[in-house]
Amino acid sequence: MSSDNPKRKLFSHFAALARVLGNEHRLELLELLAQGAQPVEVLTARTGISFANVSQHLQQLRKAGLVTGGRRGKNIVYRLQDGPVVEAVSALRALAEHNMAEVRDVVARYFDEIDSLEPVGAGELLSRLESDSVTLLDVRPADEFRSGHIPQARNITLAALEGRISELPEGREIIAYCRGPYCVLSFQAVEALRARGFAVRRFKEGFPEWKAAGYPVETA
Amino acid sequence: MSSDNPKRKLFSHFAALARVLGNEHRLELLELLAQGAQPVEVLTARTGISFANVSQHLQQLRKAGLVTGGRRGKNIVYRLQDGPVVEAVSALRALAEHNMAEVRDVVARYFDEIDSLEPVGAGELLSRLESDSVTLLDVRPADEFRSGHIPQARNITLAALEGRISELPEGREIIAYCRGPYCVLSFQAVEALRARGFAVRRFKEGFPEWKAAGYPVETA
DNA sequence: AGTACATTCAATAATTCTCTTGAATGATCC
DNA sequence: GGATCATTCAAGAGAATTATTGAATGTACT
Repeated sequence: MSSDNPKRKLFSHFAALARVLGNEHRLELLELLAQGAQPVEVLTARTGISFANVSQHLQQLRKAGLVTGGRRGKNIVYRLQDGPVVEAVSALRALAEHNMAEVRDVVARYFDEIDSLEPVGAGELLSRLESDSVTLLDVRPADEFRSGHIPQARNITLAALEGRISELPEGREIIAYCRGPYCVLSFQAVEALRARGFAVRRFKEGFPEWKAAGYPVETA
Repeated sequence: MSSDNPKRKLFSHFAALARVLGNEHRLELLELLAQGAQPVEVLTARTGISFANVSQHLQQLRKAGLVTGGRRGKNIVYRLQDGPVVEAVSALRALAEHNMAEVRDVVARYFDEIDSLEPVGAGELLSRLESDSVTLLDVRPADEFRSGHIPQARNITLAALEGRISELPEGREIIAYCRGPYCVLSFQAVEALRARGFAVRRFKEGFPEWKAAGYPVETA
């Protein structure tokens, strides 16, 4: 009834946007791009999705205005478009965690089991950094670290962690972070470091959420 | 790579949830349910979608944990499940408005044209209500008003507005609101009242957003 | 108990989405 | 200028999604 033509049109656009978010590969691509711009090649390698398929997904993301692609040398580099992309995905995640029984199950069974300690929120992390009372560990790949990270963070890839463990000061709490709240890297880092007797907690979110919330970011 | 089994599983759930949001009819049903619980019958009438189809969409929403359905007398009444449903849809809308060119077009062409005045935000509305310096008009159907509205609001349906226009005090600003930011009812009310010389503005959002933000709500 | 009513279920056709394959484009490098 | 490389395009098979129809369920009313 009431033949709301323009509202209907808007809702259909909103739905189309939700469908763009409604694919696990595209969500993963968005997560990667939220760490920093990347050429298609790297996205292919890092996700394990086939080349042409990544390209097609990127195209859908671009058509929806979520990413932009530009040529840099031989590669076409995609980056997140300005706008509340991270926020929208976070809202989706929050809804899923709250309302979907299966999601609560996976989180409880898998993640809470590895790390039962309460993770550190952004506000607390910031004040701990300001008082210099904590060592912050970024376990993402080096290029993602380079294109943006939380100030004072040290970048030690998970693969390199075993070998460089002596670089970490003892007797000081370590906080580890990663791409997002369920990035497995930081969970594994926490597990590995705890086994060596370090006091480690995870940052509750990841770099993109930190940045989207307006906290300071360092590039180098 | 990195075979993130549990993260992949979560992402696939997030994507599934996004797909549930990725249908205009379901978005519309959610908007209606955000006004208050309704039996399938009313949802059918109010959306114009066929009966069986509404039922199937509701089932998908229920399976995703976004709504619950319970029998009340002869009817089965659906209501929004607890959780950040309104917030997620709002985030989706914000993203669409910011990043999708087509959405910006529709908004500019259609909505901004009818009402070029800056709408009133929630904070301002609250303080205007507290100082009793404004008449608040709820143009939704009576049953939606009854199951929850902004305090001090008067309910005059759009259809009844012409006939009851004398009830509105003159020389006092009117603020109209509705189901959500793009609910056409409030735009039409604004248009009709302005034609009669009233000073009218719209509330920027709708009742569900007001409620979800934690502002006071009246039921009667 | 039986009828009426609101809703769901089941089956189907039409449409859309996804991935794969192989060819096409377009920039770089020698 | 030709070879090479990264990416996109185009086509097609397979799967999922959607709306419609008509039957099935289960509660309420008399």
